[in-house]
Order: sequence, then C-alpha cells, then structure tokens
Amino acid sequence: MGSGEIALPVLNWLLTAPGVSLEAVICQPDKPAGRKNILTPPPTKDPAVAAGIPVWQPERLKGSDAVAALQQLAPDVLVVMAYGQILPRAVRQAGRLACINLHASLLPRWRGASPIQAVIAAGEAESGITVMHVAAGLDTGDIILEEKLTLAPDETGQSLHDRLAALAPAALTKALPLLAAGTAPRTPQDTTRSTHCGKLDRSHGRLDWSRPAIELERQIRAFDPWPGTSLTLPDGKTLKVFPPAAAEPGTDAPPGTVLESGKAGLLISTATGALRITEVQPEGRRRMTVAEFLAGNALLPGQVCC
RNA sequence: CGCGGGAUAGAGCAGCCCGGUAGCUCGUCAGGCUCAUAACCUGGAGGUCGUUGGUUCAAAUCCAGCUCCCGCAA
Repeated sequence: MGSGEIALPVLNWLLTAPGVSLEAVICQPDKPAGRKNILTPPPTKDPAVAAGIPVWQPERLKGSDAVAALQQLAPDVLVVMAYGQILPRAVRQAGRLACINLHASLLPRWRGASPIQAVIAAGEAESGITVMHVAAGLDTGDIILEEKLTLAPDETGQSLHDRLAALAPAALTKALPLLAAGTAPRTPQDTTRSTHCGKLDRSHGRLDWSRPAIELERQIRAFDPWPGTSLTLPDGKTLKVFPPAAAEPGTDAPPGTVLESGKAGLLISTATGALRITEVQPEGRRRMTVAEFLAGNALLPGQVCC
C-alpha cells in the first residue's frame, strides 16, 4: 500500500525480489493536478499496472470493497509506505504475519506527514527508515528495525527524500525474513522522545525574518522542493528562494532589511545574523541566480522585505 | 473551460495603453587608467522584437489564431 514517489524503490523491489509475490497494490485515487487540472494517477500506479498487478484505489479505505478484498486475499504481510490514509483496524489485521509501515524518520522522532523536511529544519545529524508495526495511533507502532544515514551539510528535502527512498528496500530486505522466521524484534517507541510534524503547505514556506539566519538557511534546504521557501519584495510581489543560502554575521538593521545586493547575492538582515540568498524565482518567471535577477530588477540596500 | 504573469542581443529587464530609426543593467571583445583588481573610464560587436495571419503609408507597439515557459489554486 503506497501512493507517494518515495515508495517507488520499495514497489520496484517487491515486484522483482526473489521469494516475494506482490498480490495487489493499493494507492490513492487519481486526482486533478497541474495547471490544467488533469486527472493524474499517483506515482505508484503506473509501474504496478505495467507489471500486471491488480491496483485498488478506494476513495476512502474505511468500509470500502478494497478492505473486504484484502481480507479475502489474506496476504502474509501488508507493506505500507506513503499511502496517505489512516488504516482501519480491519486493514491492520489483514496481514497474516504483520502489517508493517516504512516511515522516513528515526522514530519516535518526527511522527507525522513531513519527517524529511522536519529533520533538516531541526538541524539534526541523522535520519533513516523505520520499519514498524502499524498501530492505531499515528506512527506509534512497535519498531522492528531502523536503517540510519547521516545528513550532508547541504542536504535538501529532495536529496534526503531520494536517499531515504533508496534506503527503504534495504530495510525491508532485512525485516521480511525476520517476520517470516518469527524472530523480528518488537520494540515499543519511547514516547518521551517523540516529536511530531504536520502536513506542510506553501504558507509554511514564508521566510520569517524574526527568526535566526541559521534556522532560515536550514528551512530553505529542508523545504526544497516542497513546499518551497519565499519572501515578499518591497513592492509586494513574491520571490521564491532556493538553496544554497548561508547564514552570516549581520548588523542591527531591522529584520528583513537588505544589507547588500550584488553579484555575491542578497544579504538580508534577520533577528540573529544575516541570510545570504543566491538563487531565486520571481512570479511568472523562471528560476535564476540573484545576479541575473538584479540585472533587471532594482533591489537596493536599505529596502525592506517582509 | 479554475485564476493569473510572461516570450525583445549571451543573461536579466524597459519600451506596448498614446503605432513612426531598438533602449537599460550585466556579460563579452578592444583600448585606457592603476602597484594591482571582480574597481573605474572610453569604444566596439551582438536582436528576422516566440510564431502565423490581419489592420495600416508605416507594427515590438493595435486585432485574431497558434506554440512554448512560469506563478497561484487544487
């Protein structure tokens, strides 16, 4: 069961791994997407269809035909990754051996919808894939095992997403034989260490100059490419901001004040330190370097962004 | 039919409303200045103004179609 792009390597592994028989794929329904609102299937659908695997796309899992079909199928193991719906009890219990979830953080850290962005924004040193039993609560199930990786200094949401996606099959490769043999560890999560992260939207990407520059730099990396980061120019227009950015010593100018604008980028004052921005995208325009942007758009030191 | 912005020199933009010789910042090339420079000065090269058609004495500019790019929303 999976809908998101991050589940693709796992799906591919399930399709090809020896000793594994993938009986069905359950994913979210096709949804309107893009500028023309074209009906678009979730990323996991096409590969499954191409491989001749039955694909079920219930609008709401709870009470749907898919649940009954799943119970009748009675798979050994239910593997869930980035599915996008809460699993009813009937589904959690449909797996003969287990119903397991692959989560893109080291639980109990970053339970919730945006663990990849959260771990970078928080400035933590490592992340990974947690293989766990699915429980009633959100990402609260007992842990089978974790595969760790160390974050790079220039890690972005995109790069970490890709690395974690690629790491997931390895975690599953270790977990499935343990489940089959009945020797899988089952470690309850240490709830006192747990943190949560909610679903992100663009409004979370606005740069808040009252925060320290070092945090804003992490936010820009974490939110690239989703939900993206932006600032508001003095004329009221939105300017998207992309990595790399850098935190530098600042002045006592009010937060949001342009301190420097030139070939080396924009230096903008924050509450603590200043933020150097080097790559941007104006509304209706393509992505460009700050030097290119400044060639046709005046933004002088002393002007204030918000 | 979701809303909206855009396509002009290698890059980023102005000019369009009020048709009449193609402009700015940067890059690039040459020369100069300087102990020196990514700084400064002088000069040069570089554009079928996305595409097709229409209106007109005359279209980057007005009108219609087409292609492509992007922001928002979902």
